Amino acid sequence: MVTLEDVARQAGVSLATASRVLNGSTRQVGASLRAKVELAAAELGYRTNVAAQTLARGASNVIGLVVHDLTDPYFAAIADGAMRVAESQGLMVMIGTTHRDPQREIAYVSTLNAQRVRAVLLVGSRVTDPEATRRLRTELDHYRESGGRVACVGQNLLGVDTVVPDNRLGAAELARALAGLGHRNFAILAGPDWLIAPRDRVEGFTDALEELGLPAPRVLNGSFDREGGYAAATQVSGVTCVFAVNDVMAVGALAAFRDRGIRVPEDVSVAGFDDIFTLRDLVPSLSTVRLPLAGMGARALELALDPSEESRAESVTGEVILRESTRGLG
Amino acid sequence: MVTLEDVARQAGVSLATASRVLNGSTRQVGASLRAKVELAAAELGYRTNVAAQTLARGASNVIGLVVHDLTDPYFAAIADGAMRVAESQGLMVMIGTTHRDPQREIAYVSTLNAQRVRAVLLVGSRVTDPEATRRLRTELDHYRESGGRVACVGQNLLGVDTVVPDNRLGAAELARALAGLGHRNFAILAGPDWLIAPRDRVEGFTDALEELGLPAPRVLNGSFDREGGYAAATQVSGVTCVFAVNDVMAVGALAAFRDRGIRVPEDVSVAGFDDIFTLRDLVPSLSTVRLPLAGMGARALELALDPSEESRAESVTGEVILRESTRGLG
DNA sequence: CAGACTTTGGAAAACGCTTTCCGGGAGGTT
DNA sequence: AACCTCCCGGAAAGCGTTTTCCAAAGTCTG
Repeated sequence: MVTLEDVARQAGVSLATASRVLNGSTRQVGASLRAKVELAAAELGYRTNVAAQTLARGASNVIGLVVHDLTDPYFAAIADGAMRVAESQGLMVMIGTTHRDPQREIAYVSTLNAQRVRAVLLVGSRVTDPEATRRLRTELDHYRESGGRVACVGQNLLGVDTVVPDNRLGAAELARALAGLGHRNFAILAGPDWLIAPRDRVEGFTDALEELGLPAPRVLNGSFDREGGYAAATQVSGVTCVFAVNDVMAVGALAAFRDRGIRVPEDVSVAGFDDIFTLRDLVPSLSTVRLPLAGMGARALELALDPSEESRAESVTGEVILRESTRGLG
Repeated sequence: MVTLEDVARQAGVSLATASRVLNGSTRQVGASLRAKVELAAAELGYRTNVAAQTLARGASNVIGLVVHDLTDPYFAAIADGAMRVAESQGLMVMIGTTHRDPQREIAYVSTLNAQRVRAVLLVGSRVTDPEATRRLRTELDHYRESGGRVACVGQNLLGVDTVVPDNRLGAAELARALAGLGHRNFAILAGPDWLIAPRDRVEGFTDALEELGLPAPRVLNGSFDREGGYAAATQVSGVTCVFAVNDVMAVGALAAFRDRGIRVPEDVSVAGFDDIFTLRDLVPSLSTVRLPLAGMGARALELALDPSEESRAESVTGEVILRESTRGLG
C-alpha cells in the first residue's frame, strides 16, 4: 500500500508538499518540486486513501441515494438524472434500495450519516404512516444537524428540499382529457393506500371527475407494480376507461385485459402515469402523464448541494399525453 | 459532531471499551459497562464515523459497482441482484455508470481503489480494443495488489473472477430453434463491432446457421440500444426472421416494422436476447434467450467476496424462449 | 539597502477510530 | 496458601491524510 509518505520520501519533499501537490490545495508549490512529486506518485502508483482524506478534511465526496426499487424504470430514470449531476461535480454515489420498506429507508439514512456523505437524496413516495414519517424526520434532522444536506423527490413532508411531482394536478388533467374523449364511467387501478403518491393520483382523478359532474369511479387497490395492475384489472367491468396510477400497473392491466379477451382501446381505454421511457413502444401505445424523471433527480441533487437555510419545494407538473390506448367515444 | 470519545466520557469508560461495545469486536465487555455505553450512545445520538473506522481497520464496508447504463433494464437487473447480496452482507454499494465509455470504466476503478472499496464489480460487455482492455487490466491489477477483489459480468478477459453469459451458445441455440420453425433467411440486427457481447451473439448465430447449411444472414449494425434496433430494422428486407442481439434492440425493431406496416410475426419473425423482465408484456410477446440477470449479478459479487487465489470463470447458459414474435413457417 | 511583504517548504498537531499490550482481580488447581 | 489461568478494562500507538504555524528566502518599495 503506497502512502503519501512514500511518495514524499521518494520525491525528497515533505508530507505537506506532497499533499499540496496531489490533492488540490489552495497553496502554491514550486514547479520543480511539483514535478518531482507528480513523478514519484506516478512511479509508485499512488492512490489517495479517501478514508484518510475524509477524516482529515471532515467532508466526503460521496452522496447517498435511497430509492425504492432500482429495477423499476421510474427509479432508474430518476437515479440516472441524479447520477449525471453527481458525476459532473466529481461526486461518487452510494445507493440503497428499500423495496418500499420505510424501516429500511430510515436505516439507510443512518448508515449514510455514518458514512458522512455530503448529501442524501430520498427518492420515492412518502407513506401515510405518521409514525414512520416522524422517525425518518428525526433521523434526517440528526443528520442535518451534523452538516448533512438532504433532498427528496416525492411529497414535501420531511422539511427538506423537495422536488414534488404534482400528482393531483396531473391526474386531474388526465381525467379531464379522458372525459373530453367522451368517457363517463371509470375505474381506477390504485396502489396501496399507505403510499401517498398513488393516493394523490386517485384523489386528483376522482375530484376532477366530481367537478365535471361525472359518476364516481370504481377504485380497485393493488400493489404499486405490474402484478398489482394485473390483479386489479381482473376485477374491472362495466367501465369504458381505466386509469392505472402508474405505467407499470397499466402494463399489468393491459396484460390482464388481453388474457380476458378484452380489447384495448376498442372495449376499454387504459391510461397510466409517469411515461416510462422503456415502455414507449408498447402496443397499443400508452396514454399517460409525462414526468421529467431524469430532470427531477438532477434537480433534487442540485437543491441538496446548493446551500440554503430554509427548505425549498419545487413542484413539477406532468403533461398529459394521449396515445393509442385511449380512444374517443361517440 | 458526537465522537466515540464523547460517548466514552459520558459513560465513564475508556475509549477502548466504548469502541468494543459499539462496533462489533471479538472482545467481551461486562454487562454493566456495556449497558452504560449503549445508553450514552443513544442519548448522544452517536453515529460511527465510518471514514475513521475504515482508516483504523484498513478495510471498508463498501463495494463498487460499475455498469454501462442504469436505465437499461439489463444492467438494472444485474445491479439489483448484486445489491441484494451486498445488503445481506451489510455492505454499502457505490455505483458508477460509464455510458459505455471504456475510459470512464478505468477511471471508476481508479476512484474506487482510492475509496478502498472491498470489491469492485465490472458489469457489461468487454470491448475489442486490446489497448483499452490492457489499460483496464493494469488498473485492476494495481487495485488487486493492494488487496482489492474484483469480479466481472461479461467476457473473461480481465484475469478476474467472471460470470460469463454464454452468448455464442445462446445465440446458436436460438438459431437452431428458429431454423426448426422453418426459417431459412435471416437478418441480424447487430450491435457495434467494438462490443464483444453483441459480436459473440452474431457469431454464435451465424455459425449455427452455417452448420445447418443455411444461407448466411444479412448483418446490420446499429447501436446497442432501442434506437440502434430501430435504425437497423429499417433496412431489413427479404428475410423471414430477424434476430436482434438484445431485447431493447428487438423492441426498436418491432417499432420500425410497425411503422413500415410490416406485421410481426405474420410478415417477419423477430427474436431478441436477455429476456428483460420489463418487456415481458410486449405485444407480440418477444421470443428471446433468457439470462438469469439478477442471479448473475449476485453470483459475481459472491465470487468477488469469496477469497481465492486463482480467478474463476463461471459460464451461464441462456434458455431459448419462443413466444409470439416468432412463428413457424409452413 | 533596510524594512515590509509575499512566497514557499516543512514540522507537527489534529481527524476519530481500532487494537495491541499491560495489569489487576477472580476463579480454579495442587 | 501459592501458583496459574482467564477475563476484562484501560493506556497508547497507530491508520493516512490535511492544515496550521513557523521559518527561510525572495521581492518590492522608498
